[in-house]
Amino acid sequence: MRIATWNVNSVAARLPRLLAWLGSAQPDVLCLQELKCTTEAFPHGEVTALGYEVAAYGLGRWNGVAILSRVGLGDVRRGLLDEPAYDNETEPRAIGATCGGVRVWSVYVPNGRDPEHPHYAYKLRWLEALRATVVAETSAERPLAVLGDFNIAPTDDDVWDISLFEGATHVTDAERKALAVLRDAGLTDIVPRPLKYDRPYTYWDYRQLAFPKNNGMRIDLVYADAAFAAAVTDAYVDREERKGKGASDHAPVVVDLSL
DNA sequence: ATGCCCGCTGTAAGCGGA
Repeated sequence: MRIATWNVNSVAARLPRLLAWLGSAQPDVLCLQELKCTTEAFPHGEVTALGYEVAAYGLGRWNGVAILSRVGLGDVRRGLLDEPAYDNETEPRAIGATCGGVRVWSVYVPNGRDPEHPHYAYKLRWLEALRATVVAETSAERPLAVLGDFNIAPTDDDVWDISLFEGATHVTDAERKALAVLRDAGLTDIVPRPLKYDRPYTYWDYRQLAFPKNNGMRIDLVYADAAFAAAVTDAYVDREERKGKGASDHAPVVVDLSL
């Protein structure tokens, strides 16, 4: 089984590339983030025509997550247990489903904006709700993984130059501690292979030639329970998808499993 | 060549992204 995650930065803007990538990469399950559309506006017809079932969760301009599967899609859950709100709104940032016997969560962790900003405290509260949801869903019955844009670089090696990140989100101790607490719930960071250079970055800013200079970050993560991790045979970042006109600023992370 | 920001929208000298 092949399971992938991709922050597409608008599914409407990315639709031609999404459909082409489904055809070439042939994932069985694909977790999407940053749909930037409502649940109803998701391009169901185009995706189902390729043999995928769809569970989407979006409210419009910001955020939005989905799971696509061609190996069955059931027990869909939208949102986390006791998910915190921001500005009195619960944002569409998490969706879970069981696909081919595997429990899969597609998540878009809040950005945080600045360590002093209320969005940062929201990010930490949100990560705690994710941990509680994972604990509640952990089961010996089926493998489980949380895939998506975590907006956290787990180590200093996961950004191109840590000296540029002083006082910035994505690298703070509190965010990394939240990831460590998530791992303590029984999850392992499945680190993918880079297809070029030495570090498996998954995001490169659109500006300042970040991609050709390889000024990247590894912030799209696959957090797997023991059964899922034991079945992993390969994992890589498909940096080819970051090239060219009409690319997302994130590349897909692809995981192959002996399931 | 991987190439100098993108996508959405209250169409803005706007916002969020990371």
